[in-house]
This record gives sequence, C-alpha cells and structure tokens, in this order.
Amino acid sequence: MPRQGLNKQAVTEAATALIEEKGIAAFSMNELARRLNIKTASLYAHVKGGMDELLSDIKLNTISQMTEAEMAAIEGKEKDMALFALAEAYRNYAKEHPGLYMLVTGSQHGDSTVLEQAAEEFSKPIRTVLSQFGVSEKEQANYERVLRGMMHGFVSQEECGAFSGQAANLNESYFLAVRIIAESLE
Amino acid sequence: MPRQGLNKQAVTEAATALIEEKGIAAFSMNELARRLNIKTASLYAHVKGGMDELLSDIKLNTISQMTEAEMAAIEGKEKDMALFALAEAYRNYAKEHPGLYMLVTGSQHGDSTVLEQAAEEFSKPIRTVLSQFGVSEKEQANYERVLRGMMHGFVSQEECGAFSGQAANLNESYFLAVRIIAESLE
DNA sequence: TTGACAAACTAACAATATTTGTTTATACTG
DNA sequence: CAGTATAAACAAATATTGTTAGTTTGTCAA
Repeated sequence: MPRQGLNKQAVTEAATALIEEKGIAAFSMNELARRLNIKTASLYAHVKGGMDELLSDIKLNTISQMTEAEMAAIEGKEKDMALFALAEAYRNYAKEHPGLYMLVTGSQHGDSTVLEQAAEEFSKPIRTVLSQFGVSEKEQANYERVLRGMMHGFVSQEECGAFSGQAANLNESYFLAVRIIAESLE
Repeated sequence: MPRQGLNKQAVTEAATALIEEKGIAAFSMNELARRLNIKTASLYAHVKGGMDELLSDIKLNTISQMTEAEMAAIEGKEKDMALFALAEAYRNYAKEHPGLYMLVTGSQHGDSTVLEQAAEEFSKPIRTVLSQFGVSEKEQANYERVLRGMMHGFVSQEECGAFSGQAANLNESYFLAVRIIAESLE
C-alpha cells in the first residue's frame, strides 16, 4: 500500500547490490522482493522477462563496467606496461565484485544473445593491448585466447579457493603468469 | 512394485550418466528418478544425504578419473613432453565430459571438505610434471598456479563458447599457451 | 472531482528438494 | 515350507523456488 514508485532501474540496482553483498547463490526473487519491501510477484511489473531478463541486464552492465575499468587502466600505457595494467585491472575487478564476476563468467544459462554481445565487448581491451605488439593478426587471435584464459582461470580459481597452498603469495604467482605472456610476445 | 534392487552405486552411476548426457543444468532428482523408474522420494533410501551427497560423490569420482587419466598420459614422459601430455589430457577430459567438468569446477556450493580433498588430488599430476624441471620449491608453487589457471581458464572458456572468433583454430591457441609456459620453465 | 494508469497486492500453479509414515517384495531363519 | 525381518519402493505432505492472472488502490493529469 505505501507505494514507493519503483521502476526497472531501481529493481536492477537492488538486485545488483544483493548479488554483490550475498553472492549469486543467495540471490532469489523472494530475497530481492523482501529487500525492496514489496511482494515477490510485484517484481514482474517492472521486469517483465522475469529473473532471466534481470540477470541478463546485470551481466551486461557488469561487462560494461569491467571493460570500462580495464580501458581506463591501460589508457596512455604501452606494450608491457599496458599488459600488466590490464591484467591487474581484470583481477582487481573480479576481487572487488566476486558475485558479479561469477555471474558473468558462470556458463549455465545459454543466453546466446547476451553471451555474444558480451564476448565482443569483453575482448576489446585485450585486443587494444595486443595490437601494440608486433604480431600478426592470426597470432594476435591466439594470444587473445591465451591471455583471456590465463586471467579468467587464475582469477576464478583464486576466488573459489582452489589455490590453497600457502607457499608463495598469489600476487607473485599472477605476476609470473602475466610476465610469461609478456616475454613471449617479444 | 517391481522392486529392481537399486543401491547407492547404481544411483550414483545413473546420476553421472544423466549429467554426462544432458548436462548439469538439466539434472534434477525428478529426472533421475524417472530415469530409474522409481519415484523421486525413493532415491533418499539409497543416498541419505540427498542431492548434496550425490553431487559430492560424483565430484570426487570425477576428480579421481581425471587425475588418473592425466597420470596415465604423463607416465614415462619427461619435462616438455610430460607437460604437453598433461595439458592435452586435461583438455581432452574436459571435452569428453563437459557436464562433469563443469560440475567439478563450478564453485557455488562450499563443500569445503570435498573441495579441499579435491584440491590436493587435483594438483598431483601437475606437481609430478613440474618437479621434473629444475625450479625451486617456491617457483614450483607459482608455476602450479599458472599452469592450472591456464588450463582451466582456456578449457572453461572454450566450453562455454567464449572463444567465438573464427581466426586461428583452438588447438593452435592452446598449444601456444602451453608452449609459453614450457619455454619459461627453462 | 473524476478517470486512467500502473504499482502493488492476493491467490494460485508448477516444479524443485526433502521428510514421514506405510506398503510390500525379497531374503533369511526357524 | 512357513514366518518374519529388512529395506525397496511408495503415497502424501511440506517448504522453497519462479511465475501468471486477476484485483485492489495509490497517484497524477484532465
């Protein structure tokens, strides 16, 4: 009855905040509605596509923010410096927004349209950096996969606690991973 | 009424087969029961811990099989040859059992006990290979993370379709990734 | 003031995992 | 062979999920 005048954007922002706080596993339409002080069914007035549309929107927003942070990080830098800055920005975003990062990189639902648009935007900073090295177009495509695989693999395993061994700190390991790629690019 | 005499192992195998065929997203206790021609509630007679226990068991089995395949692949090989064989075996297993691989590497549920045992077993083939190179204990821990991150990141992104770009084939890209690490190890 | 729009509600459905209590087929025992 | 015990399978019910349809009711504009 109080009627607070929600709209799609407010709902999406609340959902994003919820995922950031509690993680993707704890997210549910019920929890989101409770957070907004409305009944669960009322959510569908604002986000007609339901949970799928909601999560797709959040994914797209997240990808935009992440690439934006990466582009800002590499701005004005060249070759090695740009590469290290990119890798650091990538990992930092994942660590600062673990829930959102997991949502974006979690494969499950085949939102082919979302995924395709995402793949395009996602690789822009990487291509920007790699184009500064003197490698062929074909080699650049290879290195894009190598770099992306490396960054995602390291970050996702770090986040889910797979790197438990205490020896050697994680920053050092990640730095080594990027340095290996940098050296190979010359 | 027919009474077919199921046991826990048979249920686990059926669940594994279901995940292999339809993928982890399509798995449910209902679907599993239908497959076994029993009612859903009857499953709990065999697997008392419910779905969690069932999936944990499958995860552990999968990890064992995967490491077994890797150990077999590197058997008798040295240094570079062992490294390439390990990387190939890792990727092959993931491609042959995409559903199981996703189940194991999907982070969500914090089965801390399962995860810890998994992490130990999972890294055994990697440590076996890396110990053949003349690097310090500490450097070896770094390279373990690098290699694991690389393999998982590449394979998981390949599997969820993130490597859409047509230029350069995926085998070549993966080979490059491993070669970069191999060269750095010398 | 009145009307219209839409925000929010109630009620209901289907599908999920799971628990409890009951039947009953099978295997073992006297 | 008869009888009993074990447990395989069941039916019924509960608590969550996400979601749809229909209804009430603020709120804003005419």
